[in-house]
Amino acid sequence: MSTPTIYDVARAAGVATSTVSRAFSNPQRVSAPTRELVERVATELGYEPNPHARALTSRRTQTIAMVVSDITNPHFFEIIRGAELRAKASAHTLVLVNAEESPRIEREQVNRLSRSVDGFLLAASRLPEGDLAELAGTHAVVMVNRQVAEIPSVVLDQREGCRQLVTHLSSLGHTSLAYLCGPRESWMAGSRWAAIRDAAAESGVSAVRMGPFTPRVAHGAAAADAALTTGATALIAHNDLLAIGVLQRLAARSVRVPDDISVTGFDDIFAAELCTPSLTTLGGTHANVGRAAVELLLEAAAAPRRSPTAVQQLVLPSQLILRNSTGQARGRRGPA
Amino acid sequence: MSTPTIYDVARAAGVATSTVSRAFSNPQRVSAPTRELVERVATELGYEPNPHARALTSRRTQTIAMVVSDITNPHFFEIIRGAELRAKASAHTLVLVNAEESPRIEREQVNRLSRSVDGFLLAASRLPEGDLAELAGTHAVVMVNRQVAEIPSVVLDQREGCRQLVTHLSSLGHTSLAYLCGPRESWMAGSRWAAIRDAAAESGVSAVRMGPFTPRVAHGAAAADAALTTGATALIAHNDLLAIGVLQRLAARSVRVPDDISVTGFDDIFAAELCTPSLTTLGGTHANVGRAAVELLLEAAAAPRRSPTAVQQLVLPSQLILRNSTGQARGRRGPA
DNA sequence: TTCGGGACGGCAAGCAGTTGCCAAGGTGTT
DNA sequence: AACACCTTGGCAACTGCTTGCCGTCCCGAA
Repeated sequence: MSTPTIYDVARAAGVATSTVSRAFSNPQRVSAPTRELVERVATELGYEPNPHARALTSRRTQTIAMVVSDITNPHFFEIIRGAELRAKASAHTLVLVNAEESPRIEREQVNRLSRSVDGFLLAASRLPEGDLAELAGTHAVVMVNRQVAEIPSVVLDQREGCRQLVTHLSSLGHTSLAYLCGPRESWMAGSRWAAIRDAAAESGVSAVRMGPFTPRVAHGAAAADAALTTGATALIAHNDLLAIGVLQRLAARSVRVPDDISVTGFDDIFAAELCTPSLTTLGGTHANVGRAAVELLLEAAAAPRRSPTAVQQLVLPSQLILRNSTGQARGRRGPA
Repeated sequence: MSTPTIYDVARAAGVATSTVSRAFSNPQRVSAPTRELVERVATELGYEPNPHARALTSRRTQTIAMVVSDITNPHFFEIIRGAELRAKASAHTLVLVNAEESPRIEREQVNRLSRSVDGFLLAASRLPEGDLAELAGTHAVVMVNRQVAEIPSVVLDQREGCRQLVTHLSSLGHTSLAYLCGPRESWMAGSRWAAIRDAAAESGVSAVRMGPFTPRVAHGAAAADAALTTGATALIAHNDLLAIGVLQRLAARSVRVPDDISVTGFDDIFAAELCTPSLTTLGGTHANVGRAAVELLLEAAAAPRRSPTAVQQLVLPSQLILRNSTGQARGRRGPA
């Protein structure tokens, strides 16, 4: 009556339950004719394996959790999309959890799910490295937008991207940059600043760091005000949300962009193209980041614990998207 | 050695496993002293119940699935956020799945998960009513952005919202509206058109429906071109994405918005405020929609099947957000 | 013809909980 | 004092599937 089990299938097909089980989860262990028989009977009966019963003994759940540091950030949205698609392609289920920018919540969520998923995708994790190492010891873990020794990861190339960004600004005549820094716990924030600093030194321009700022539109005002005090002619915001907030504040203060000051962001979110002026930003194919991260995770989950294969730290190309928020430095305008 | 089970806890506490089990999942069935003893021993041992074992017999998974018709639409993002938050508050896990605008994929995904979740949130479901009724017969289901008889749902008030929208346009002197319709399978598209048609009749303005169009930015061009042939002076796009595409196309064709033509959208996505001109749109607190939907689902899942409580069809208020994409009808400009 | 070995299928013991049923003990009533 | 009844904890069957181990059977080689 209710949903059929392997027992029903086994009886109907005249084989043992173990054969039915193997036909599904280990097909090459069963001869082709038997397998086909089982499959046919199963579809006739409308049999679907019970994922919980399966997980109970096999400890494989076909589920992966994606922990996002802040689900309100549209940037992650693209990554989630890519991850969901890839997970589905491998018949895996994606569980979405929000860490709300809090290491404590992040840890809680991970603990809560630790029994029910095959592995974790940690996007922009705010967890300290010690916690991550511990977690990676017991679970398959892939970091997204953060690199940690000994843990596989996928990031967009910040070093090269920031170099391009700084070079772009420098070639427009800017000699003084300000980086409006993201949260203290953000690995990206540190990584970007280091890359910007180095690239600035290389290009012979000065760079200062302001912040940290919460990377949301609402905090752009504070960031803009702080940046204006530095006298920098080009502002590199930690992400597009912050940059958009900066643009809004600058407009409110009648500072013209890019005439008086140039502004850039990171991520190339959908809105970056639409805001006024449209935002020069360092983008990349975020959906690919999500996809690649799932692939790494599936590999890690399949491999025997701590397999000899090197830990993969994927660095996907980023791309500088030039739009209208960057221009010639003040005083370098017109046919120089 | 490995993770402790109720057996370990039971032995350490000197009680039966059933007592441990009850202490966790049915606390009032156990006397306070015993419960405290069990809890203390459990925390000492670091015991965590295994969700799969629990699900296997109890058939409760503490997990809900959210099926989204098109995960690339930022509008859903807000709903997902609200849902995730609410689910977490009740210690439930949110599984995210994408139906890719395909009824077939939607059905597949639902089937795949039917054993592993307590219920489904179907956002803008493209499934025919028959399928939905069947699904609702076996699972807890809550519709989001769609109403179906006998199934609980949460929607934003389209009827009143569309009336406000049409009134707004009519009061600006527009007498001829075009609705750029969403996908054929979209309940919202039908519902909006009906509301617009009625409101237009009431206000004595004409309204035509064009489309269907895929509600993405890229399809705005086709929609805009089609709309221009109608001579309508106000365009109501099925959602903000389409509206933004329309704006872009109109700009490319040197049609001024709102001077020559007014454009509105639905959803009030983040980008609606930032595009040029900023978009008049019918919004609402989408996060609340997600939250309310989860609440309804938790109720439905907790209630004994087909309980006598009436099926709740929640209609949350929508709100008209006036921005710069709507203005006086052509020829009605200046001090009339 | 015999024998080693691989392929295949079956047995049964888990996996980690839940829950219906029962019995013991305590309380209140008559 | 006897009896009914409620509370509490334990027993054990069950959930649905996986998997280590074993026994056949069949094939080719000696």
